[in-house]
Amino acid sequence: MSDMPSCQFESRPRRIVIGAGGAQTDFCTTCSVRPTSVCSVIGPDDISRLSEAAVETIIPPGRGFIEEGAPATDFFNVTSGTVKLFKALPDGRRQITGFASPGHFLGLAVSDNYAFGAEAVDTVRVCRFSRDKMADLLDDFPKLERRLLEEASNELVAAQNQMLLLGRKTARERVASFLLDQMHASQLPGQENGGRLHLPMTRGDIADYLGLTIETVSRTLSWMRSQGMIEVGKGYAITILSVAKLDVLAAGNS
Amino acid sequence: MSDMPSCQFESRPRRIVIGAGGAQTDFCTTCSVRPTSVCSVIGPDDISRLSEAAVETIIPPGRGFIEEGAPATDFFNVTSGTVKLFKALPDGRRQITGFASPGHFLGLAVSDNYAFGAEAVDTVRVCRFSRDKMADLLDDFPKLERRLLEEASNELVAAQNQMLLLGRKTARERVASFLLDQMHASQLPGQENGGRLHLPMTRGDIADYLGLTIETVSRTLSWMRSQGMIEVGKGYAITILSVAKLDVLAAGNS
DNA sequence: CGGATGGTTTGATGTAAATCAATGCATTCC
DNA sequence: GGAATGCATTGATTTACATCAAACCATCCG
Repeated sequence: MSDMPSCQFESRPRRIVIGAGGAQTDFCTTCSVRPTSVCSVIGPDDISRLSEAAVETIIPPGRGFIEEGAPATDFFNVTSGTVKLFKALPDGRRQITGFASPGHFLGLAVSDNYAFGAEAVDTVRVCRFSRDKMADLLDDFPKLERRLLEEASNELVAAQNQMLLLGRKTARERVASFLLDQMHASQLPGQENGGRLHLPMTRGDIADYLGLTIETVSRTLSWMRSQGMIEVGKGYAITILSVAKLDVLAAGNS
Repeated sequence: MSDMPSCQFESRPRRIVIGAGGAQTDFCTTCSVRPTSVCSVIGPDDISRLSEAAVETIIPPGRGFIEEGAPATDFFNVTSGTVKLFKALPDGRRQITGFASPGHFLGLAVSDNYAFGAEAVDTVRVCRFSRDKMADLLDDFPKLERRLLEEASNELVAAQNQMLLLGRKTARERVASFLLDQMHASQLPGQENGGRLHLPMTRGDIADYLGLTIETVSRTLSWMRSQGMIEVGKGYAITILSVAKLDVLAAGNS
């Protein structure tokens, strides 16, 4: 990943180069981006207000920071790393409902309690807002509200895709869909990376995301390797050798 | 269901009694509710603008009115009846991602194409807006935007619950969760109905919603009946005899 | 170094739900 | 009335995936 920050308040995060030795004081703590001429939502005068409202937090891998059912006091914006969102049943069964990457907002819920838990997959940086101040923020920054609505709509589409996957796809189709999604998510616009992926999550996370077991995920990846679709490297590396074959699988020709 | 209309622009639809013989001209075509003193979003002067923007449409049972992948020209608000939203795979497998009842908005997607299909379960009335005019509407009625964000957030929570159901629950747990959800949805505030439900959808719809087959849904309902949990009546009637037993099941003690 | 630890892979077996196959039972329509 | 149609139910059989079990293989750390 590049260390160039992106502005979360723009509808499509725009990447900018930060001049070497540029003064840090003018940066928006919410999105780590210099607001002037880049971020159309906030102007220079607003920086201090947003800075007051947001607290930047670093979360180590594996640490949970939202507990399902706990009072929803805060509202988060992910600025780096990957977060897993999940729901659990009393007996321990888990469903990961999504992975949040930089730019995503967490804790939109209308309810007074979080409807899901959140845990850092790798090292994560978030900006934390008090939900009390959220209403005021929305009133003051109408474009933020538009941005949140857009984000929620996109998540809804993703959730619908995931429901189709969980309800009707076979194990092979699920894993193929997952790999393709990860590929698309990792491809920054106008940038190819030869199908090489660095998945930050464990097999267990993938299993909990796809509604499968660890063993089935592992077996399916092995099968895909045997079919020449992918290459499974050390650690969390996977290389996609044939997007076409995975496409056929993911579309439902199991 | 009562035939008292509810205002969709309020965060919690408020039921009002419409005086006998009241003039129809002052009613908001969007939500079929007299705007004055009831609907805080629109005032009397705004009625004509909204009326121009919205077209009321009646859709017969089984008729589809949103096709997955088609250009997203319109935006809908359901005013009566039940709509099923679904996604399909090329080979015909279907996943119903949700049922939309009066008050729900459809077609929020940011994309230019619908991400899902929609079909009337029973007779449905919707108000249709052109998506071109949506941006203007949002600019003019900020509270509508807040309302949409709230709706999207609620749908997101529902989607997360459904992912847990589809990914990790057993057939019995799924059916139990579904029946309880339907019960809660049908219970208007402060109104008990002795557990009697009139499900508008077929077994096939329920199966496609729960990621099961028709046979499994039918068998599971029969099993629940044998356990004294429910009573299966003629047509689409089901009576819940023991909420407690269903609760235990739905929570994951399969 | 060597044992512990945490994740991954692979194999053998079990089972919940799908599939295949009748039958039942309304409603509609000639 | 009775054939046709469209769900729903119930039974017999199959199967995809879960479960149980055992290696395997890094990395960490005393």
